[in-house]
Amino acid sequence: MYAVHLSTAMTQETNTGRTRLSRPFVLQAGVALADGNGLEGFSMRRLAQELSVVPMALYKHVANKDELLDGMVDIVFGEIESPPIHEDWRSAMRRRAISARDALKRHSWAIGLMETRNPGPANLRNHNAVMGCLREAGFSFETAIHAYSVQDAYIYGFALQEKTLGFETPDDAGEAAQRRARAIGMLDEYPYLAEIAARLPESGYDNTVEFTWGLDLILDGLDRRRRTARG
Amino acid sequence: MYAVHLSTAMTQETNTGRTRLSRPFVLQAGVALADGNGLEGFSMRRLAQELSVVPMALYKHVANKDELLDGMVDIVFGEIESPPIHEDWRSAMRRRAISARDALKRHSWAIGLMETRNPGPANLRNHNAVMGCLREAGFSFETAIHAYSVQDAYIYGFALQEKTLGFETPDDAGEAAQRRARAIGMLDEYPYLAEIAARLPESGYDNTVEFTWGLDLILDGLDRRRRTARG
DNA sequence: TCATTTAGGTGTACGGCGTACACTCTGCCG
DNA sequence: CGGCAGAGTGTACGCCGTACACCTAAATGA
Repeated sequence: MYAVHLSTAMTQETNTGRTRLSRPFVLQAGVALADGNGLEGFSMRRLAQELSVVPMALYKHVANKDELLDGMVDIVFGEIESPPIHEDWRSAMRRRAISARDALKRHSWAIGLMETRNPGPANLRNHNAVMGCLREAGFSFETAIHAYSVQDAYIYGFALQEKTLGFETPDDAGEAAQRRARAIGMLDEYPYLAEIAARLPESGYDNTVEFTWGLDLILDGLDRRRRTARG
Repeated sequence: MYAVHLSTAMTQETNTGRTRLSRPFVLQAGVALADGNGLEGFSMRRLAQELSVVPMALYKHVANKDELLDGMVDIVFGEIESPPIHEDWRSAMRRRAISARDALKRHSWAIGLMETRNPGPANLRNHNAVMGCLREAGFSFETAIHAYSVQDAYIYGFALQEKTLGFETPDDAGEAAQRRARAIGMLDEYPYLAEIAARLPESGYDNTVEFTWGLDLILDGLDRRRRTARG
């Protein structure tokens, strides 16, 4: 149903032609499998099968499933752009947020895991860069913490919604809304949801627009707070 | 390790003194078990045991585990205050957001599930009320959708962070930060994270303050957008 | 070159999970 | 009382993560 396909950069061939496993190779294959099958379609046994190896072979490279997931999550973090420390804070934050949402969209299985687990190096590097960018831009310590918190909450929360709603285009969205509406016969009982079902299709709904609308609202607010706090 | 204790309102006694199950009773017990043991400590078999019943008995009242979780999630939604439709939108939204965060804090196992699953009646009622409140306050359809989206993303995202960070008081937070810092020896490599570890304890960090800071930032922004869009 | 160490891969097994399916029992209806 | 429906039971299957003992191929060093 889903075939893992990886660059050979992190593999070694044995004399007999068999390719050997390695920790990065296993992690990368894990990401690929989760991308293809979702988190509930992901198991040690399936991953082993994908790698043409017996399940227990994986345990020579990762301690257990949780630790493997930690490593996979850090690969996702590695795909998030780190804000350059001395760039204009606002556009740096904006780019990082958009890049984070993109990464979470590519690997939506990671959403529930990203903040749950022991942070890996990519995670630390990114968060350090965010804090650094804000501090150097003149945010007070307290305000920087707040700014960091709102942004991350928004990014993860949005990705979570996006994952579950699971539609992309206006048409999808409208269709989904209408299907649900009928399914529950809610048009009398929930008039404002009925309005959504009715008007969303024609409204040109777009997840990316939606994301940036909220993001810019937050960045506006941060800018104001920063100035009034004597940046 | 954890005992379910429920009101008898939704139980019926049989002649022989055995209490009979019912769907609401099972759902309520499920919430209690998940509250006590977390989602990974929650299983059909454990729930059955908690109810002194054989696992398969549950299936007379719920279709399967997913459907049971749907029902449990809707109980959590039921604990979220619905904004009164004709109250001042801003304080109504604020109260609803705080109440949602409280509910998610009580039942943090629900966070990953809330948007993931088929919406139940409490979910629909609440979202309908939010939309209604915004529309009646003069938000345009598009702006109301945006407003709804930012708020929910923020609420769920914050709850997610809060669950995973898992500290509450300034001391906890500082301690956690410092422990992590040492664990990774990051003080040179990640100076801005090191600053957090160093200063968070003395900064009076508080999750509730943090939440309302971001919430008010968002509500400010919404107010501005609403006015410029010719309310 | 060959013996030895060691790391990578294997096979078996255990206890837990969700749940299908066929059953017994209980309480209610006539 | 006879039978019927719906609640609770028991057994069984195929997944899961992973402990443990084993084998084998590669790396090492004399």
